[in-house]
Amino acid sequence: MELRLSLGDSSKPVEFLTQNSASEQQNPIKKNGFNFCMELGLNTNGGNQENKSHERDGGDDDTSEDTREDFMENTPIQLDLLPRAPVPRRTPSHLQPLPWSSDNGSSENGSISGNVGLLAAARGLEVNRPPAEEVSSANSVGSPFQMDFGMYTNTNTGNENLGGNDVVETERVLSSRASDDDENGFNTRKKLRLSKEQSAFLEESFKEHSTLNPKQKLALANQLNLRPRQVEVWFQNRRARTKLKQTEVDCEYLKRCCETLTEENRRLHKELQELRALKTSNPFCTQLPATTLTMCPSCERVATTSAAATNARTTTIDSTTKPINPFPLSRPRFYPFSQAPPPAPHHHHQSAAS
DNA sequence: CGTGCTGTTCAGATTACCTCA
DNA sequence: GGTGAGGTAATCTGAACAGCA
Repeated sequence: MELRLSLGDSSKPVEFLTQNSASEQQNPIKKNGFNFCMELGLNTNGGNQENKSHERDGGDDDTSEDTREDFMENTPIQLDLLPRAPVPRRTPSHLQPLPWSSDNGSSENGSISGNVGLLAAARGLEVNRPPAEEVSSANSVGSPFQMDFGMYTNTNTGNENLGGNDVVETERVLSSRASDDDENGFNTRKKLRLSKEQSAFLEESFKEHSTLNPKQKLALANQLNLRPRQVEVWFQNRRARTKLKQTEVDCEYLKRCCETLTEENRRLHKELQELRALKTSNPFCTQLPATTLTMCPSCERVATTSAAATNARTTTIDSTTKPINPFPLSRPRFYPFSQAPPPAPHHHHQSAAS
C-alpha cells in the first residue's frame, strides 16, 4: 500500500480558505519601486523598515527614480483617489541619511512643506511616545496632528478609501510609518493593527490571488492607505498562515487515516484468523493454494479468492464488513497482501455467490 | 553562450508588539 | 493591575529567478 500525502506543497491549490485557488497565479514579477509618497507626498526618507531592514526589502521604496517613472508611464493609474503631491526626488536609499534626519532638518527653517509636516505628524503620532518629546523635536513644526488630520481628511474625501475611521486609521498608518526611529535610538517596532476594513479588503484580494504583482500591490496600498511593503508583508504572512492551516488540516487528516487504517488492519487480522481456522477445519482446503484477499476496485469489497476454487469458495464480505476507505478522495487501491494479483474481473464475488 | 552582478520576490523562521482572558 | 497565551505585523535570511553587462 502506498500512502502519499503532500504537506504544504505550494504548488497545491489551497482551497479550504480561498475557495478559488485556481486563480492563484504567479504573476510575472516586474520590479517597480513605488512608494506611499506617491499619493501622499510623504517623504520616504521616513520609510519605516526600509532603511533599517536591508536593501532588498527597501526595494519597495528605494528603487531608482527611473524605474519608478517608468512604472508611472507604463502603469495605468487604477485609482486616482488621493491628492497627488509632487513626488519628491529622492536619492537611492543607501545614500539617504537616517530617517527623519537631514531632510527634515533642511526644512526646519520655517518652510513647512507637506512632507515635513507629515514627517512630524508621523513622528508625533508615535503611540507610546510622550507628546512633550515630539514638541521638543525640531521636526515637529506646528501641530503634527493637525497636519496629519487635515491631510487625511482631504485624502478621504470623495474616495473609497477603505481605511475608514479616518483619524484612527491615520494614527495607525502613521504610527506604523514612524515605527523605526533609529535616529533617537528608539528603534522600536510599533505594531500596526490593520482595521477590519483593511483586513477584509485584503482578504478579499487574497481570495482572488494569493500573490501580488506590483500593480496589484500598489493599487491595494493606495486603496488601503498602506505602504506597498505593508501589503506585501500582509500577503506573505497570509500565505504563511494559509499554509500552516493547511498543514494542520493535513495532519488531522493523516491522523484520521491512521486510525482508520489501524482499525482496518485489526479487522483484517481477525478475518485472516477466521479464514485460517476455516482452512484447518476443512481437510480439502489443505490441498488448495493459498487464499488471497483482493479488493474489487469498482465496489471496494474485499473478497477471498482461491485459484483452484474447488468449492467455488469465494467469500464475499458483506456490506457490514466493507472496509472503510481511509482516503475517500483519492480512492487508493487496497491490497491487504502485497503479492495480491491485479483485481479480478468485476463482481467475481457475485458470480461466486451464485 | 556562459558568467558574474544586481535587483526583486518568495518561503520559512523568528522577533516583537498588541490584545485578551 | 500583572501575566501568560495567542495573533499577527514586521524583520531577517537564504534561495530562486530575471535582466543586464
